[in-house]
Amino acid sequence: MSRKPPEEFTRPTQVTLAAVLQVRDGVLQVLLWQRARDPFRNAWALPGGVLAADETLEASIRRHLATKVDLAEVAHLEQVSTYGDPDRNPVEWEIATAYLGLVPLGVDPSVPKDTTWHPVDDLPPTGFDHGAIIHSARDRLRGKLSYTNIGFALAPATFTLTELRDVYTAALGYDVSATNLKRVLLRRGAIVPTGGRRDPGRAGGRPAEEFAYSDNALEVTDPFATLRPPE
Amino acid sequence: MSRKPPEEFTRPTQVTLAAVLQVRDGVLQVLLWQRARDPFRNAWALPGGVLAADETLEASIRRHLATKVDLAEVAHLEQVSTYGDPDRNPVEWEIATAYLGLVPLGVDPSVPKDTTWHPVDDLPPTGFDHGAIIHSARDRLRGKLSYTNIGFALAPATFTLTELRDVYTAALGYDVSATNLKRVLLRRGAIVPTGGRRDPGRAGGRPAEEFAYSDNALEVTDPFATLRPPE
DNA sequence: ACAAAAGTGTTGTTACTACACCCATGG
DNA sequence: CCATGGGTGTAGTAACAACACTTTTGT
Repeated sequence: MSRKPPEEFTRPTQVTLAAVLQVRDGVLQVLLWQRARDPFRNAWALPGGVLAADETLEASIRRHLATKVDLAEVAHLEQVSTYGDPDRNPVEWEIATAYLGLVPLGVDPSVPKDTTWHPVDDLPPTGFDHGAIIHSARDRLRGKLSYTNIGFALAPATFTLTELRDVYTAALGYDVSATNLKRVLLRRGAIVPTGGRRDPGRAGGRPAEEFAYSDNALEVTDPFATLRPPE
Repeated sequence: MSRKPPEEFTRPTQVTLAAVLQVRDGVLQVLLWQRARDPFRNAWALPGGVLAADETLEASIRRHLATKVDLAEVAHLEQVSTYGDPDRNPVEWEIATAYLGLVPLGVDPSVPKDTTWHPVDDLPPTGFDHGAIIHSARDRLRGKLSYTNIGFALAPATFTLTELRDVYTAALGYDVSATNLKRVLLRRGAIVPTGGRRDPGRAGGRPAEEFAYSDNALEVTDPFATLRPPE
């Protein structure tokens, strides 16, 4: 059915990939599938695939993810970078545009058997340049946690501040104070109290206030940290 | 010599483009060339071209720029985004990876006759999605001026603070105070005094101190504006 | 002496961190 | 009534903007 194209028409294969990140078990993890074939047989790789002729890059990665993870669960998706080193794929000239995807805490999308979550800071052997892609996606997330409302895509729909603090701690990789996190996000208007409360556990304790992100699309909440325009 | 490939082998053309920005006449400008052929005949477009089989994306855009502008003058080059909308090129399926390039104040690279500089905030009619690409490159630059030393790529090798202030003002599009700019950049260690002075003009005035950027590669000088790690 | 250009001193503000203290609940 | 977990109050600090003031030159 398919023949090899003559050499004079050689062009790179264009693929889209996604580093889908989620906080699980208190750790930031990435969704990977284990390759069954060479190259990189048995190594782990990012989900994605070849771009179709009539789709945008974002539509492509959404389509490929839909075959692995329930699309509705990806709360945020953004392009990170494009990798085009001619040696990045040893068997074929391939250009990959990588996306960062985020899944909220607590949802557990059904994934195929060869696909599982792995801690971003303790990856198994990865194929191609996917290890570097994962780390740059993680870095993009970490940066945006500081100056945008991107937490909405990692947190559940409603949450207590302790829960949100744990999400930030896992994603950033260092301790965050719930007290100060609350004040920062409230001042910026990124989160709002829902009015609800959460019952304490059986050990007792004051019931926690319930919060939600005020917006479920990416917004820059802390613009112009410095050199800001005169008013 | 060249035949059309059979439909079953159709793949997008991969091109690289660059929005090369420079402060000229006190205004941030971008290097564009005027198309002589359809599509978008007579419209202005970003320099760039098709990716070759054995080169990286960055090597590709450097090669294409070298045919238009003296390569050594590009003080900084970074990938911004990849554009893959199937309709972005009306005659061919084409994917473009866009770079931001910066040229220091004062150099005047020799460019072909069909290529000239245009104010970023007052563009002529542009082809494809190049207008959007230019604006996102400009926004990337504006953001990084606040939290990195990226000014090194817009400023001349040595400069007075008034000169640097003018560069920042042109790039950011709003007034910047030389007094405070100096303190911000000195505190961060981004600039250092060279020890030299500049003679005042014929109108008199105190001679200006001469400064230089301490590093000519991109560095994040103001990390973790907020939510910073505990020490 | 005076205008021009550059640099310094000083004050006020904002946004944050750290930490002590207070509140509400279950047992 | 006390342990537990959540929330508030408050002081200290760093980074910055605004602006008055001083310094150094040419005419």
